[in-house]
Amino acid sequence: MLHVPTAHSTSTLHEVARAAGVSPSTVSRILNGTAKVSDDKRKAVEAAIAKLNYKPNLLAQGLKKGRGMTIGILTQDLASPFFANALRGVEAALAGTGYAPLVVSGHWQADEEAERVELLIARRMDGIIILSGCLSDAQIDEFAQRLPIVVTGRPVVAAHACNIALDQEAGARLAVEYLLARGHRRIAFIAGPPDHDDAQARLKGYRAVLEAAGIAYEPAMVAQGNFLESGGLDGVETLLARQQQFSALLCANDQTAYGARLALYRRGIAVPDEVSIIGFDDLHYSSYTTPPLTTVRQPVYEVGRQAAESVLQMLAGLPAEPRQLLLELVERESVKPR
Amino acid sequence: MLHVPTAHSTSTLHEVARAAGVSPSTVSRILNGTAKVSDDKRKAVEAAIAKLNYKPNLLAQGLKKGRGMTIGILTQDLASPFFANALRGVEAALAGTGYAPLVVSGHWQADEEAERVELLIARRMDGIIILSGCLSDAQIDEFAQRLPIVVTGRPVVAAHACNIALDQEAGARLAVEYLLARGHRRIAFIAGPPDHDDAQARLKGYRAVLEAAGIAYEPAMVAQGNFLESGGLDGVETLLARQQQFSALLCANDQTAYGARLALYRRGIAVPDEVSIIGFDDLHYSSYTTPPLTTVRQPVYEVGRQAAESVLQMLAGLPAEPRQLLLELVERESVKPR
DNA sequence: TTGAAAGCGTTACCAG
DNA sequence: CTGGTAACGCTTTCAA
Repeated sequence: MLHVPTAHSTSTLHEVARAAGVSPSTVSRILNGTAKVSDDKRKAVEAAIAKLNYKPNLLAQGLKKGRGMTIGILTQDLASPFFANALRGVEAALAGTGYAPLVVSGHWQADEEAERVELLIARRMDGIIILSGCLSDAQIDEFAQRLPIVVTGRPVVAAHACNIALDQEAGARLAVEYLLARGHRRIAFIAGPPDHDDAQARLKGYRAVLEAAGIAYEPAMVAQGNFLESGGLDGVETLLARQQQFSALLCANDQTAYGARLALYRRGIAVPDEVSIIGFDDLHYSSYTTPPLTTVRQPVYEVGRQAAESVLQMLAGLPAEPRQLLLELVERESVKPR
Repeated sequence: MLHVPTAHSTSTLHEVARAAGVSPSTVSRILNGTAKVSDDKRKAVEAAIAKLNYKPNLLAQGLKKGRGMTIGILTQDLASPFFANALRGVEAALAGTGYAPLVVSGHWQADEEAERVELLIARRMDGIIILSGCLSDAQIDEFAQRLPIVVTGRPVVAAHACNIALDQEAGARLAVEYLLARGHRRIAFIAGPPDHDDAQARLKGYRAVLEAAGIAYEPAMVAQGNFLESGGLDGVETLLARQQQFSALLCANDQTAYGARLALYRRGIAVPDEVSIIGFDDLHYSSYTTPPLTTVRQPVYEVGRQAAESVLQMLAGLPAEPRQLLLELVERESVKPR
């Protein structure tokens, strides 16, 4: 069956008014509860609305009222489970407030991100939430002068933007300390992309704890990853090729850990009996790897929720305070004391 | 540092016109390339635009032009990797067309879905893509009378809606045939939610192939799952508690397979040596499970892409033909011949 | 080539 | 309580 192009109809408030024999103003009043309207007129209008299947045009409403009750969200990857959780948090916080979330994605590219934000502004979002990304502080500050903006996952120094930050370095420290406490001394690390702030912070945390414990930092013990499974896979191979001995392996994120775990599996190296693994993020799937992955949990859902609350607050004219959320280690079964 | 509520400015086309000493019409013409404008005026306008940092108000534009260059997408779960892929497909197809995707989610609840679609309509989407969901055919047909609609992942019988379907039953057949061909005779199944069409279709396919091969269908060999990991976990326990012998296990989806695989791991049952597993969906992670999961791939990205292309086509006034995409088996390492 | 004016669908401010 | 009217920011005739 072919789809037949259909004539798609749309009724307006005017038509409703005419059908009900009242003025447009009256219809608007009934719709918004702005003023008292006599019962018979209300009935007539309601009947007309039902008959014409009338729905207010939110575009016109937004134009008139100056705000469209929409919060724009810039994510980096619609398919990333990490951002997806933040989105859910935003969605949850927005539910019931009358504000609808509008999601666009920037794919970790400053120019695309800027373009998307411009798009959101052009659509007259009431506020914007930026989930991480590569925009410079200056760019963000410039946007923030135009409308309320909340940035998450990075420490932004923009006078007008609010932000919800996560202490990545502290997270990495947690992981290494956990390993140290369990007797591991040779701890390898598969890092994230060198140009990614979070990746750098995690590497820094790893190194700091090691040195504080009197263990020399060995560059040969860190392999370059890319935050993807492929990086974990290659990372393990690199480490092995370098003949490094390690009883534990810290991965820059969970996806890296999945790849690393697979590489170890292929090599016949038992986890956690021969090497322990710790990931970073706590993606949903990490509870179901074999063995379930011990990892550093990022409260992403919470970040999304609080970001949304902050915009809402700014929208209400209240000052919103930047916050920093804590990461925590979730203990599962991929680490064994040695 | 506290966020100081900021006065957020917005300049209009009128102001640009005034600053440049021309009429609003002229500015509009320059912006849209609608007509020839003398060079000096153009320069003046461009300067004014830059100085005022003017951005056109898409709300007003949409109101005037009757279309907002936006495609609404109803997904079921922003955090589901399955839908995320479809979203990426839509995004890809829309890139560069001038249409922007607006995503909302319905959480598998008919009433919420309907509400969200109404929201999209109220915002005057040019077209809507519905990714699966629980809306009745009648509801969809009603929406489709109001604007171009494409539904994916289900066979919709609505006169005005176009749809991109997937043959779930055939997918399940593929999997069972594959197992049969490798010598498996005792094939257990962890089913999806009984009220879910796809789940039913897969169960039907499983049963059909078994019977065609002369193997009696045994209800005791199918456990009730829920499309989530927890269902896979419980499913294996149920099967084991029933003292069922099976050399292969088909799971209604990959998430179920992850749970099942973990249950087997806990029980010390080797995969694929003692039992083979096949999943359904081919989520990203399935390449990284240990062992990597053999599964039935659903071309979700492609579904998203084609859905977007279909709306675009309908928007252009062309008829869009419903399509049915094929599932395919992707062979990895979780099945072993016996 | 340019400007004036009408109008997209709403809301809000007036009178009455 | 109700209707007329202006305005939101933009595009698009229609004249000039």
